[in-house]
Amino acid sequence: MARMKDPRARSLLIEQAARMLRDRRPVTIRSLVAGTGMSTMAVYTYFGGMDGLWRAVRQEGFTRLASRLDGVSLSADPVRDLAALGAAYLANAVAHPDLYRVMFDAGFELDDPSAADESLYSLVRAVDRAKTAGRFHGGVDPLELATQSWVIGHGLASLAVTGPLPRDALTHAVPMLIALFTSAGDDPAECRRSVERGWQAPSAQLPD
Amino acid sequence: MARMKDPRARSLLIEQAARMLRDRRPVTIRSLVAGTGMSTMAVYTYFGGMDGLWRAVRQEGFTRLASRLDGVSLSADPVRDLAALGAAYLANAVAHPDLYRVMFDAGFELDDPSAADESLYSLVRAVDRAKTAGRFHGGVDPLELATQSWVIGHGLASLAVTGPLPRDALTHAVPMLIALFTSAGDDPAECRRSVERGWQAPSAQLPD
DNA sequence: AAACAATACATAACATTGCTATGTTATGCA
DNA sequence: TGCATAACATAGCAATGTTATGTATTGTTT
Repeated sequence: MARMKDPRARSLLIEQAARMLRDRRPVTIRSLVAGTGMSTMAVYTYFGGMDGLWRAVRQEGFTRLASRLDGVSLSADPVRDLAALGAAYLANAVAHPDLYRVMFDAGFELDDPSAADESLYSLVRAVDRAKTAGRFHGGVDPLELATQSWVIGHGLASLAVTGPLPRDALTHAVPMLIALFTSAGDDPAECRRSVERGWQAPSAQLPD
Repeated sequence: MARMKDPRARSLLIEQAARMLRDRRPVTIRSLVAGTGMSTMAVYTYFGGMDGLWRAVRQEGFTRLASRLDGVSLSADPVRDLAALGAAYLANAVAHPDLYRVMFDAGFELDDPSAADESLYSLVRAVDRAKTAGRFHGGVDPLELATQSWVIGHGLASLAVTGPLPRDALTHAVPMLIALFTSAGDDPAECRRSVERGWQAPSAQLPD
């Protein structure tokens, strides 16, 4: 059949693009392949063009997010876990701000949505555990509350990491999540303790 | 001295750019000036280049947002007004989705930040009125709570208007604002009534 | 093993991009 | 009336993404 496309070269180009994003260098086809020894055609054989490259970079962003969330060790306190997941979400945005911007800028179709889905569903599962633990009332829809947590996380990431707000505005996450989870039925004082513990979870502060 | 720059031409170019954004046509210097009879140099005399044009478009976006918020008629119920401002914020994003994207994509420096400032401070004032009306407790920092409302609004706009969530996810605004304002001290039942009334304020649903 | 076919990859060219250099026209002030 | 200065037009440049064409390499087939 065909000579195999080297998957090494593929991810090498993606990492190169991520590195150039991080260093604020303009990502052009020619500058992208410059250090790699490949020719500009590599971008077309592996990604079909520049759009495909950005799709792959976006995919990489969601993959890193998913693995970051996967690194959050769950506890017996599901509300703490929810806050820890939120902290990990924001830590990922801080660690890869330009990648985060690409993830949500102009087009989000993914070749493999499972990474993005898995990220959301780790929140959904935590909400569900909070329900069965009696922390949230039965009327709470896990997907809805997870989505609302995501809205808070993304709003903060967008405004305070890639946007006009200063970075320490990220601490707004704590009172906002407390408000959200309290309105879902959690006891205010217990909720505050849980969220603050989750916010300081070590998995959220790793450099990458 | 100098021949006056025609301010008509300036805003004509901005409106043309906004129109091309709306129609999803790529905004290039040549296509921008195509219908106007001007030459490409007009963009350089009026805006100094493409960056300046995008800055002006962003400014236009904030101006439209400010006038939209200004159209919200205030009432005796400051919590209703906060929700109405939030609804107007989202209605503006729905009315001008591509403009909204430009407002927060890659760079936010504004020639005149007063439009953006005024938008935030209309929220701050409403929070302050809610405090003096006894709806929020005294410990609430108006700027902080206003910022948190903005985070919710922007998170929703970014995900449900220019992002992957369906547009009807905007209704998450209601429970999220209720949660936020309740945690600021408002009575839950009264808060729900106020937010739902504000959410249906007519000023939020005007086409422009 | 040899010939072949198909695909990866290199080279070069193309249209279009933002931008600049240069020339031309119009305007306000002396 | 002249003149300096700004507005505008024209043309061209380097760089961009993309495509066309040629070459080399690999897996398959007889």
